[in-house]
Amino acid sequence: MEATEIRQHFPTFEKELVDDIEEKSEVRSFTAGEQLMRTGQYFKSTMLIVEGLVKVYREDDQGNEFFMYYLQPGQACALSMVCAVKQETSQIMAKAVKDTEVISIPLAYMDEWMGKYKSWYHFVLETYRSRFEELLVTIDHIAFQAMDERLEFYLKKHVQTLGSKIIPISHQEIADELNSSREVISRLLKKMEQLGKVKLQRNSIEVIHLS
Amino acid sequence: MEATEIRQHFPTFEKELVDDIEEKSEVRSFTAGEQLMRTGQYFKSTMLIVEGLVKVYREDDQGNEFFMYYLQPGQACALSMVCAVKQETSQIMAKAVKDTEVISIPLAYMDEWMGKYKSWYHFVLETYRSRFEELLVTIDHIAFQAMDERLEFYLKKHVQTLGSKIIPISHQEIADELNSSREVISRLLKKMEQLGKVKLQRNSIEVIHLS
DNA sequence: GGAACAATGTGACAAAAGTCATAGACCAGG
DNA sequence: CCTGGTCTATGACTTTTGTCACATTGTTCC
Repeated sequence: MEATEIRQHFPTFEKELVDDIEEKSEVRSFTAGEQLMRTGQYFKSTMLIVEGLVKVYREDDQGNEFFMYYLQPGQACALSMVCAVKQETSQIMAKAVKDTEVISIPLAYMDEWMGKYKSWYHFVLETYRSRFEELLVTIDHIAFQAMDERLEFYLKKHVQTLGSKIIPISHQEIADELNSSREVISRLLKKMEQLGKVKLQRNSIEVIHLS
Repeated sequence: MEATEIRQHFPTFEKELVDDIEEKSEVRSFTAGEQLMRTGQYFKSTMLIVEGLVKVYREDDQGNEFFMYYLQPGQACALSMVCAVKQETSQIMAKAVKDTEVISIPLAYMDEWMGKYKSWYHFVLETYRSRFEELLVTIDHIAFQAMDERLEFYLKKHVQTLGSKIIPISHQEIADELNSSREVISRLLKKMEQLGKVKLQRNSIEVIHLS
């Protein structure tokens, strides 16, 4: 990985850290749809997203999957960090939405750099903090909000993250990720269309205006 | 705080760290019912629980509160750590259930020790990890389980944490913490009583046998 | 074009949870 | 031992969500 590219996505990193990353890390690529991480897997490295987009899910024993948050360039997977240190597994699944490039950093360096580079230390803690906050927001939504509000939030988030008003997704997929059923989502979307909030096409939803 | 007491609750801490804590930290006491942390508050220190029991809630804008997890002696508040570093606030509320004693560690040392003491570094990361996992379990429950299962889990957790089969709590309080309504909780509890799972008294629930 | 399949639309119904109204049970303080 | 307040019980009803059945509409591929 070239230093300039690293610096571009991780501008807070000091020069020596960037050099260290350049030297000791490994770049890995995933094509859209591929899994970066599977339930029950052990981590030997932590991953920083350089390019692309990753969707992180929670999976329960019965195979229900539940959308938690996106990872974008400049971000890292908090769980891979946290599990790496303790050599534990986690019920997390991550999937590349677009073709994705990550920097894979061996566990040993991740530890070493915590003491060596202030910017790395802050990056790691900030990663924990922000993912923690995301989870809290997620909890708020499931706990306090009705399906229609959650659906609107879901669409909003996707528009934001994809940088496009058109979300290429089926009703069934949304239902799975919100842990609901296709019919319910279809009904709510139809209602939203009648209110002029979205425009429905086959396999995609165009967001017009959300409150 | 005496070194022996610190070592008792935090056995992994190395000697020098315990000495540092003894010297630089401050003990704070809270009586049952008192708040350790309020929504929107800034942290200037992080807190390790030495004695007692603390309940941690999530609060949303409208004042709904939602029970997340307990903190027991030997544990620390992940959020106070994470927010301390970035000097940010969080929508978290913590309340002492029993009379509680905490070690309050100024932000500056918390940072310094991360590089200095391996045991502190691991303690902090382990705190993040375990709280993160707790949140994931919480999400599983809200997302995938019906009220009756969540109620059983709630009771089970309380029995475990309180170390007593008798939980001193009203139906209304449970309803608030599970974000439901009193009638629903009363009905479910009644059903559980008929199944011989619990015994209901005024202001307390005796757990007989949970699946 | 037509078969096969995936995605969506829709009505009818069931189940779970929330709301409302009301009543009884229990408790503490005067 | 009354009284006001809190806690619990319960029936009736509404709303939301989930489920089932089936129709319709696109899409793909021969």
